[in-house]
Amino acid sequence: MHKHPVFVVDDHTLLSQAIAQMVNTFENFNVVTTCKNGNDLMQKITSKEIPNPEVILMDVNMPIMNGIEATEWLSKHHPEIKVLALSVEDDDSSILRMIKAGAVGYLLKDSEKSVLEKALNETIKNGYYHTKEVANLLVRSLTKEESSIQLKEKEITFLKLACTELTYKEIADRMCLSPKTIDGYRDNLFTKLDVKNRVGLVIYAIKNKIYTP
Amino acid sequence: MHKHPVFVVDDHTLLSQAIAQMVNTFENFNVVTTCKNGNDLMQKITSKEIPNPEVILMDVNMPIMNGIEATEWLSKHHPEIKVLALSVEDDDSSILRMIKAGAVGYLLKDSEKSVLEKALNETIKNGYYHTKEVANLLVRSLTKEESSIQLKEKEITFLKLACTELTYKEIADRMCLSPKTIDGYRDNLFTKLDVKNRVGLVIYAIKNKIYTP
DNA sequence: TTAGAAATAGGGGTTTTTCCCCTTTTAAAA
DNA sequence: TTTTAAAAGGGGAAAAACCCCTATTTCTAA
Repeated sequence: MHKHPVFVVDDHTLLSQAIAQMVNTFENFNVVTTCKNGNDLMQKITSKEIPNPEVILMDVNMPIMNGIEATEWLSKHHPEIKVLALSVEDDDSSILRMIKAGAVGYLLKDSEKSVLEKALNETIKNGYYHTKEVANLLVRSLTKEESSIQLKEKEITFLKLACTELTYKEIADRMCLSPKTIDGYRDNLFTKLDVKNRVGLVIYAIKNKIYTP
Repeated sequence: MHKHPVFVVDDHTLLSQAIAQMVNTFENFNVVTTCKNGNDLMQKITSKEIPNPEVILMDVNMPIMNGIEATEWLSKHHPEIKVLALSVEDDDSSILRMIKAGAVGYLLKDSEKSVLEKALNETIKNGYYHTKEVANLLVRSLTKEESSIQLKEKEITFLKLACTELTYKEIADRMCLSPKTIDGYRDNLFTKLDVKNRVGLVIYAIKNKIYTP
């Protein structure tokens, strides 16, 4: 019987190997290879040395090229490959971003083995796998916030620098802008992000992975 | 041939199941059970319904009762059980704390399958498994800093509040102290932690897991 | 036992940074 | 051509940072 080819993408070698071994015990699936990050995956897909997978089990958080970027690339260049997100994160923004990037399902790492098998089978059969939890989340996100806050490139640069011990004056120097312009960015972000002071900016940046300590 | 009984402790069910399955393919080992956290482990050990393991593969970060607490408990009540820490964290403090708690080895989740097998075998044979990396780290921690900065209870309370949008005046209120005393704490921490301003305090607190955003 | 650290608590005051409300200029977009 | 946006800036108030100072208490070592 034909086994559906699967890739496992996770920066933690031991985990990707273990997951791969587990998937190989499933009747209908066969792990062709594991990848350490998005870049690694891109290379393996483009090199054509190994057959492309039907499904990719993709970790969200990876160094170099994360799951979201990798999924975006796949949606663009290989829309026929289904991406199943596999993550420890159950926070709304991670799930939303993966779904937006084109993932056909979202699976938490504290699921049962049987759930993984079911998710893989449903992805092959229906083209997607969605739990009630993710469905509920999507409804919530659409009704409550519409679209999450969109930051401009310079605002992100500023936000990253605001997470250091530099004074605003020094940040202005770094960004080659007048301190008064920085004043504007700051005040603008205060209202936009609904925070009161610089500590608020720092916490926001870290929560939203704009800055990683 | 006798197989050494192993427990796998990790809050991510899928990962602990996958790791367990992998360990079961090793010649000399047999996973008796998996646990979702330290509490779960404690119950299984004390209930005596299943034979105690020789080795426990222990995740560091878990809700309810983390790997460090669980290892401390084991060192106290079942020193004959060897704990191998298995973590994504490669930061110094996590490793140090696990070793101090009584772990006989530290393994990163991005190791190879063969490394895990080797670590398990060496733990049985020698009673420990230490890589050069961990050894180097321990030497560094002893020579460089002696003991990492020791914060007092009140300093920690202050530091946590400094990570919020509260002003120092409000922090003083919360701690039932004069703003001037808070001034003292702040200035003291500036020199102690070698930071220049409040952002420095926030970043320090987050890096050292005193505050979690 | 007593002098002297060391930790805790606080006072007063100066300088710098931060914050908030404004306006103007310039450039791009509709 | 009007509208929008980014960039730059003025004035002023509040907050934070940094300075030097004193008075307890507690512990410790001469």
